[in-house]
Amino acid sequence: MGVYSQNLQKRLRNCGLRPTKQRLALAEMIFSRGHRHIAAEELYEEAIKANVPVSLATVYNTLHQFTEAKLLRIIAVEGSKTWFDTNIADHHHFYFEHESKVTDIPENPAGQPVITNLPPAPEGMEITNVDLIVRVRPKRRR
Amino acid sequence: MGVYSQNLQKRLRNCGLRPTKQRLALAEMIFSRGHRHIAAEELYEEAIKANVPVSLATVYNTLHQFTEAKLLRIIAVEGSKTWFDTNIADHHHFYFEHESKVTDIPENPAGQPVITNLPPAPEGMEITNVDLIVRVRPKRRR
DNA sequence: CTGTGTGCAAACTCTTTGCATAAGT
DNA sequence: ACTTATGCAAAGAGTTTGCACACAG
Repeated sequence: MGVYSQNLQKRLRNCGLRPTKQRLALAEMIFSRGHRHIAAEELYEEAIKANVPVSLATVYNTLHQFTEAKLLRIIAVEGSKTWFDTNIADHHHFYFEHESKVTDIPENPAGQPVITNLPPAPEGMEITNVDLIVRVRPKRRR
Repeated sequence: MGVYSQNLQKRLRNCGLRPTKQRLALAEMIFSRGHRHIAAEELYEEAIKANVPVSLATVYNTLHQFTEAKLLRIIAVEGSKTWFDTNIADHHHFYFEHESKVTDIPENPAGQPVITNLPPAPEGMEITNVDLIVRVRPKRRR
């Protein structure tokens, strides 16, 4: 077990999560490959291929626990699947309507989108994060 | 049948949609009461209560057809239900995570949020619209 | 008439749940 | 030991589909 896994162990413990085999393995898959967009079914299949013994239910549990712990965030798109993002900093997405696909908005000459004049959170609430979705579709008329 | 319904008829025809009983009735419920956030199941029940003979499948069809026709837009939130918004102008939403509820961001002293530096649409794509979701949750720790 | 639209029920997809078993501390 | 996590299979919610019948133009 390398240094990397030891860090993951600490990271999970700090969140009050026991570093079980499954959670460690999933954490490694999720966090050791740069930023990703992940859906449960996907991650499950990836785990199976990598011979990580885990059930789909546990994958769901884990993704939600990581989200609670702010290791992940959910991306606001309305498709049937729930997408989790390993990049928890405020950043934004393109949503391709015709294929229900999400990508980060890439750096462009003018930089990233900027949101000003954000409203205060409603009474008694705190802002978790801010999602900007730019919905796009192919140009030609149907 | 009042002037209002006649306008609806025209509106549907302009979109290439035959003004059937069901579509007219649903259109009236959707568009004659100010801006709303609507989910299929909701609208269906409302219709039943109002003695509009319509099936759930038709409600789904209709909502999607109206969305295609840009009479409605889908709100980007990740809950299990799909929410349609009768306000198709760019405007923004609070998303209450703990209850999967969506509200418009109200006018505030500083005005509405402003987004600058929007990226160009990817090659061959056009921007359908821009959704800003401010995700909030109750303040106290769990 | 002719082409669309509608209704019903079944099918589908994604996600959650309940409970017995296993693993972590 | 004691608590928490996991796995399985079943249930659940929301949505879509296929096809016969009905309605609009």
